[in-house]
Amino acid sequence: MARLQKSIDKRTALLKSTLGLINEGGVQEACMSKVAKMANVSPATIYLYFENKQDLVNQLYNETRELFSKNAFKDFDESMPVKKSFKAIWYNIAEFRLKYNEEASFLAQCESTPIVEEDRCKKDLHHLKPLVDLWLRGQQEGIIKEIEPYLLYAYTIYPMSFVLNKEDRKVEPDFLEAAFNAAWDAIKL
Amino acid sequence: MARLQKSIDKRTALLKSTLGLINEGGVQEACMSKVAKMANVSPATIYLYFENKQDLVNQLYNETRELFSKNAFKDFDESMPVKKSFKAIWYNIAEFRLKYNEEASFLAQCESTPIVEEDRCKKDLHHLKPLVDLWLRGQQEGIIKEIEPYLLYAYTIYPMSFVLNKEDRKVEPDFLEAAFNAAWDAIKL
Amino acid sequence: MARLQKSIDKRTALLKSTLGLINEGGVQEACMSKVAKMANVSPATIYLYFENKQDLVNQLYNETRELFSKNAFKDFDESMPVKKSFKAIWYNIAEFRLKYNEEASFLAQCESTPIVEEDRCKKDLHHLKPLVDLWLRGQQEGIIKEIEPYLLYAYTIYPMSFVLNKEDRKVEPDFLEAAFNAAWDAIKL
Amino acid sequence: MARLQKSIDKRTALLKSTLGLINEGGVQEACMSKVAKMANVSPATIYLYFENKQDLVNQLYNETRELFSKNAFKDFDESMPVKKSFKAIWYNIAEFRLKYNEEASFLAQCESTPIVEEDRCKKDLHHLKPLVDLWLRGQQEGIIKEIEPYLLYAYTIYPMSFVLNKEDRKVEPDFLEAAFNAAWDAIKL
DNA sequence: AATGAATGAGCCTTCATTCAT
DNA sequence: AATGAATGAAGGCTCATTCAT
Repeated sequence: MARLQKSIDKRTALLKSTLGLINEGGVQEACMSKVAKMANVSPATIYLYFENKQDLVNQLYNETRELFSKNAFKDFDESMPVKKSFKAIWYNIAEFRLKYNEEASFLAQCESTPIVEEDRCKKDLHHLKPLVDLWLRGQQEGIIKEIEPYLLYAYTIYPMSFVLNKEDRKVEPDFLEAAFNAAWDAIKL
Repeated sequence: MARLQKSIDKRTALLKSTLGLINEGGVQEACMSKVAKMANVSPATIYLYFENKQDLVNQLYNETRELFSKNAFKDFDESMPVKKSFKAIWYNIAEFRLKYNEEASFLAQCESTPIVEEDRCKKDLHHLKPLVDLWLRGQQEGIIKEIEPYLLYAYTIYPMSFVLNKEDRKVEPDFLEAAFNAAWDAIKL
Repeated sequence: MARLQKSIDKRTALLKSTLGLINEGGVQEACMSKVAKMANVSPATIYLYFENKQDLVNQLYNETRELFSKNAFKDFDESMPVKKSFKAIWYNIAEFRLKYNEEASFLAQCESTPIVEEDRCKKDLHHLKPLVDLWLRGQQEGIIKEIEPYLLYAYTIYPMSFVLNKEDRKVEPDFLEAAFNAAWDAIKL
Repeated sequence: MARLQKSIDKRTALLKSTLGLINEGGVQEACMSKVAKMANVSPATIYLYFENKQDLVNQLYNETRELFSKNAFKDFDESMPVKKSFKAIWYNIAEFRLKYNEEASFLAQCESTPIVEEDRCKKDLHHLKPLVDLWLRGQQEGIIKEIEPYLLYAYTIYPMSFVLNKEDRKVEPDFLEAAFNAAWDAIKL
């Protein structure tokens, strides 16, 4: 039990170190020895948990994206009205960006940089399925513009990675509300 | 004259090579020897034109951003009405993203990755001064929402780097129009 | 009893794994973890039976050579005539090379490679004492050339490691006979 | 000119270092840093002349074998009688083994160890073509036993790698003659 | 101005070995 | 007796940079 826990902790520490280092200086700065040292572990130990560097980064990416999705659709309720539901998701994601600052900017970096080996296309919005479905419903109800999800995403969710990524910014409720309104106005009919 | 031209050509070839390699595989993939080989030049020659790798990347970034600005404000006319002027700029940028595909995705990569040493903050919109001024005028005229330029940018220009970055996508006029409308709706009063 | 047997089995399995791996790819390919995995054992377990890698290889060498000797002088009878006795030994060794293919090519590898720490000189023929004595008798009887055992070995036994080492070769009785005749002709008076 | 010579020298020094180290302790002992240091060169320099370690070893093997062949068939004259010609070749090879002690024992090591990537089978005697042809002629003339070249080689040339490989042995003409006689007796009709 | 050769530092990874259980 | 986890040291290799020409 204690044994297993210790292993899990080490794995987590390694992922965390990688996350931090990549955020600071890109993949090239996250060398195995630094990752190891930061996690208080020998370089060789990394290879007990990950096949190689690419695998380490890939797993970090996958788990981070899962964390993202989990947060995005927290308390998701299909029966709610479209706008309300959308607003909830939007705020969830905003909250994620603020709460998991490091994870969020790592994801942003992955989206525009070839650091992750992507099996499925990065931009197919697969990880946002419920949101895409919601938009579809909104379009059927005549509330949301008849444009492809791709665009809807680009004008509602994507801007957040820019707006909220700043470390120094203190985000006020007003600011968030303004941002949400812009998003909603961009896609509402 | 021919001498000088040859030098300029070499410098340009080096920048172009770097651009291509970084786009393909990130900074780490753009090693000096590859850059040199791709530009039909000896590795040592790079150091006649650039201080070191970082300088090479920095100059590439600066010049690419200048190219961006130049294109964004092509035929810019302060006397035009706000919306028309904004639309012109927006389409200019879209055109840039499509015409200079490589340059554009490089810029996108720079925006979310620490590959460029940034003296001035990346996100101060300094390179978009005329657009910011235009927005200000729009706000004074009561046409545009009273939110900070930062947000205006996030919901009008920034999404393009997502929407138009896809290599495979064939962009139809309809699509562009829909995208512009979303942008405008997001910020108009 | 069962306890002890299990231990012996493990030790044997480890030696066998080492043998196989070294034959396939040389000493460098026989790393402790592979040896362990192949023997269905933890790497740490190896060190219960052997001091270190060198010791493992040494013991493998010694035991293999003992196996060789045991086979070479199977049914050895001092009272038989020289040529008959020599022929018997020669065929014993040939049989060993064919039956214990792996062991034989491992021994061959040891003979020309510094993988074993040799206390006694590899080439002193110490493990072939009875054969050397037989040759001596043959020389006293005027049947065998008056040249040193070293040479006698080189032209009778040593060639077998070349001739019979081929995995794919199907050895016919004719072939064996021809080989033996060559050996005998080389040293007979 | 001096430039080119210096390059060739370095390459040669690297091959020589590799040869020495492999002879002393097998391939595993010939690590790139040792090879480099022994050749008074930086580890990175090796990669200017060789693709990787395997390539280094392969090239060493190929060139050494060429050296062997060149020496073996020095002053080769097809018109000479079979036995005389064979004797000349045999002595050439013996001379090679004595003169190029290191090269010879390296070749011996290669013959029984998987350190070289072999496209053609190691044992097809391709590098001894003239000798094989000579044997054929000898068989047609009824001088040499009707056995395959493989066996002829095993009982005439192969034993030398055992007999003459010893560093400490001082080889007397008598010894050489005895060895040659054994070889000839083994295969003559 | 231009270069090919050269390199030291450093990176990813492996391995023989040990230790806590 | 047995092990899986852990590791320091080392190995092969790459890269940004320099130097002699």
